[in-house]
Amino acid sequence: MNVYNYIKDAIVLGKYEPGMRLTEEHLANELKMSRTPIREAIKKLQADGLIVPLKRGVSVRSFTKEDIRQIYDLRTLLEGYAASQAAIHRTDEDLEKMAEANKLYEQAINECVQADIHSVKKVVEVNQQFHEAVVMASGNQHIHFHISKVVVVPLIFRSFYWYDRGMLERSLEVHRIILKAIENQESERARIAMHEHIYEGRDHVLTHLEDIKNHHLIKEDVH
Amino acid sequence: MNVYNYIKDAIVLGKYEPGMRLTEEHLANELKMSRTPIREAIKKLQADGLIVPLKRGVSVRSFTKEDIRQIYDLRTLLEGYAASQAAIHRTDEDLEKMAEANKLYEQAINECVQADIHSVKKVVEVNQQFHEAVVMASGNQHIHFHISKVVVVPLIFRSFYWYDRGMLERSLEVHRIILKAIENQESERARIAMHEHIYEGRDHVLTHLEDIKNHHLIKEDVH
DNA sequence: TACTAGCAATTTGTATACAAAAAATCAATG
DNA sequence: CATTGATTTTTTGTATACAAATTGCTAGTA
Repeated sequence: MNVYNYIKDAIVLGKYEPGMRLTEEHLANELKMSRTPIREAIKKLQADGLIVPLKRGVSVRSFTKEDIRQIYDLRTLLEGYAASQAAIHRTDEDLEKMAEANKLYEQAINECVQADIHSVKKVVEVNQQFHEAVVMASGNQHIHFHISKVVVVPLIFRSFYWYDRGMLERSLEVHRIILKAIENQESERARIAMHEHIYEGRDHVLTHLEDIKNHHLIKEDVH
Repeated sequence: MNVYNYIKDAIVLGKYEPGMRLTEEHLANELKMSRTPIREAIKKLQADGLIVPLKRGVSVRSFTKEDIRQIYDLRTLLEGYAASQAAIHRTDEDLEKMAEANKLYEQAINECVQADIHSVKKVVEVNQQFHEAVVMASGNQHIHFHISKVVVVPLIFRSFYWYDRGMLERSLEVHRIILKAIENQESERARIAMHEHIYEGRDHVLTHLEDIKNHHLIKEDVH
């Protein structure tokens, strides 16, 4: 599981840019292991749809604008449904977990300094924690399985480099609305709120696509 | 890909019952290969959620009634959405493919003799072809990726052993309704029709769960 | 008989070697 | 100079060997 997570994190953190060719031996040298465990991780990453086989080696998959739209449509559908089901099935324990995650989220936002990549990462992490708590509260294990695969893709774009204070506060407010709806068992309201919330995420990624591309170029210059 | 499909088919066809312990070496002997390609296939099957790791070896995952419900909820959501999107984005070529698949479906139903397992398999296969055509017409590649993982699970229950003529004809009729809605670009109607259609599939599996269990017992006696 | 220590057997994890396939290089010829 | 064919190199696919871990078994002791 270690190799898999290492490569996955490396992809999300932009160590391997899309299009870059990765061979098993290259990765084996980098991780100082033999090819066998590397192969396993690569096959799993392929099953996730994160990397694609090349004629020779593999490459981080490059997603188009249309991919982003489709993936967010899917995520909207799945997480919206999860929220509506959470409103029906949530236990007191579920509510506590969501509230706790959201409290941490508020904290992280207040401590978030845009320049400090660590504090931004913290925000991303705790945000995910809230979303995960909602999905778990839905009681549908299988939906969780699929959402977890959908969620990682947008991270590749690292749109969190362009978070601003107003946006984060608004996001926190929406979390509160979702939480309230789930607490009050207003299933349809929870669904719609989650829906909107995720579409905002999509807009953020799409509006910053150019910035993201430039950022990658700058990073390449530095190395 | 061959090893993966072999084991997957074996699971779907009930060669390995849930709970049965499978070791890499056992499978390697069965397929007359070394463990290396077997390992790969096993890891992929695990990623699909079809088999679960044991302390020693792996086992075909055993799904509970609740799992079936959850999986069908998920499939309903995804395929319903796919149908609604198909109604919006469908091209003439898409329509042709769906109509063609449905024609084959009608043929297969008419040729279907309950006792002949081959003709029943044909019905299952062509039915899948229609559903796949709808998903493709939605234009969302990513949703296709996830549906393909969801679709295989119910096959493990082999509820098609209990298909009857009335049910198949009704199913064909619903396909026609879905197709018509997509053709007329009635997005919401397509979604609802697909929704209902899949829920009927769920009912069929759930009402025959006991028969299925007995069938397995009989098969074990025979061997 | 019941319990435990230690040994044997099973099974997975990792490394490595070699075969096969695919691509790149290079040379020869028109 | 271009094109083609052969050779070399790179890279993956598969087999196998061995290490590590885990289970089960057996024998010995109380």
